[in-house]
Amino acid sequence: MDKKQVAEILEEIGTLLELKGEISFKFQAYFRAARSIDALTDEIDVYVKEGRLREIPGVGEGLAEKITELVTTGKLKYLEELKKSFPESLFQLLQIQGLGPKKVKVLYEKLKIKSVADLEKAARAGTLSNLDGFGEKTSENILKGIEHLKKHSGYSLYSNALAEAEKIITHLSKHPKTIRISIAGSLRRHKEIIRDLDILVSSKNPEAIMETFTTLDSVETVTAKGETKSSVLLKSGIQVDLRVVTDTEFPYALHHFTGSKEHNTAMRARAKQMEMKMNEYGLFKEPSDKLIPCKDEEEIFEKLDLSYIPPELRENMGEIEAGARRAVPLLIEEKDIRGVFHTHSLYSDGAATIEDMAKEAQRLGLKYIGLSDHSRSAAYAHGMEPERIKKQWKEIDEINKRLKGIRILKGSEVDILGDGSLDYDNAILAELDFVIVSVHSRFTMSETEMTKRIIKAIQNKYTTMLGHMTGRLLLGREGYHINHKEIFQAAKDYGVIIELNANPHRFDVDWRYGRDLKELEIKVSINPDAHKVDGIADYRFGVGIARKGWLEKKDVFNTMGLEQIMKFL
DNA sequence: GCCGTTTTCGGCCCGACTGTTTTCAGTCG
Repeated sequence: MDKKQVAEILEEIGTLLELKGEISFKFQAYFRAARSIDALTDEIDVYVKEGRLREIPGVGEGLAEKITELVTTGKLKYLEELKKSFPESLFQLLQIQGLGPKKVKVLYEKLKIKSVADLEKAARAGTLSNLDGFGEKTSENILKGIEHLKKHSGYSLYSNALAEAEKIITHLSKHPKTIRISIAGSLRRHKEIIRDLDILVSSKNPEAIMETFTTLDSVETVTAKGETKSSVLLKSGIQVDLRVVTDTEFPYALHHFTGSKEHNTAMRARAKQMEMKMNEYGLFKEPSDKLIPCKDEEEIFEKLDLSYIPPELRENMGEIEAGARRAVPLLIEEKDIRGVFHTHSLYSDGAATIEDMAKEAQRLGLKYIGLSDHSRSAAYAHGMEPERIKKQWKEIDEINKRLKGIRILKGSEVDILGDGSLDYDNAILAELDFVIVSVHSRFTMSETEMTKRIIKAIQNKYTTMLGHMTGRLLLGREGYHINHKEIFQAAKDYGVIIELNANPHRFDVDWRYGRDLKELEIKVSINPDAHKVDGIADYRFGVGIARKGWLEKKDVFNTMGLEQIMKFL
């Protein structure tokens, strides 16, 4: 049983306890432990074997015992008992907007409602309003919630969420009553997938802003509208929350609504320790309740005796401790990127000519672009036979002569075949400036086999970097099973770079491994995996993910200038 | 159920909005 499964089970227990009506501190302890376990980089069985479970924040005597039972036997008596009181199908009901544990409990106990289907039937029949605390409006909202649940998965890719947010920001920033405006929430923290959008505005006239916001063309329904907060569902299915505060409150509110929830909780606890109180309206001295003036987020951190913590790091994964030690890394920035690798052209499955791709890279201020069309086995992507790649080299030479200020590097995204060998022979590989090796087939191998396969490819002396390490497609498919530790060790031993694929569908390698890579001094290359001209700029998303993974300029391969890159290659 | 440079017991972050109520519980972030 891996840490993800353990975390899910703890969360399940927490939810069951919540349904049961246990005090919040008890079930929240389960949620907290679940989050810390999910955030571990080592596997959970290591902690069990070495008896180190209690080192995990939020895991005490009781949970350590339960986790040990879970990991060693694969089962947990306590959970089996709990499950007897509530059927698992109730969890679906909790997905419905406006339904929490208390209401779900009533629905189950009074009306024997066990599933979304049961609930829909009851709501339509009008039987819900007989229950205490359920009125006409509640039934209506439940039906709306079910409708929404059916239509939308609930998550969006980062890039799509950003595009929606920017449209709203553009609109609201033109509003004469807007003073300051910012994206907040998980989008500002650059999470890889986004559930809803948070936007913060400061204004002297909140009502006017709310009115404009709730009547935007892109709004499907308004789910809440108050003096300081409104929520809407966009036609695209994304939920947007808007908060409006005074301009004095803006920095505190920005910090608050950027989150994460876990980061905020830890920050408030710190404030409390320092005899201060923190909420979205300010930082206050206790017990006088006097506001501690801060003009921006930087000052808030300062007052709490912390270095500035960039939004991407605010996951309560060690950033506050780092802030206290003045050890927050100076994160990589967009301007540090000097060139990109992993781009495709018409020679394989790309949609643009080599020259157009190069010109776009140049327009973005880059100094080099590494072209890497697919190798021959990649029939799905018009992989190139050796004759065709030789033709491509000629074209690259010719364009390089003509274009000034940008250099096209000759590379390939070479398939890692089933047995770990590469899809071109050494004669071709030796001629290339760089070689990205990637898995594009036989995804369902066992972890052991897949790890062995990838390590064999890493050991090839022509391999420069490993492409999209897990092959995951966000909101699409799970990655293949690998042992990342063994792969990282091999990458270190053989001097191979690990790609951070910046395509918003991938963001692979996961940012959670950033600090492992950094510790091992493995270089990361932020690669757009561009298949068309406007895909090249995706490297910017990758920079956000790299920042989230605590990476600095020195950790990233393509922050090097052309000369250094060529020397390395 | 966890945790401790105020505590080994008694705390545990805090506020907005809705709907169903007459003063607040539930939900959400």
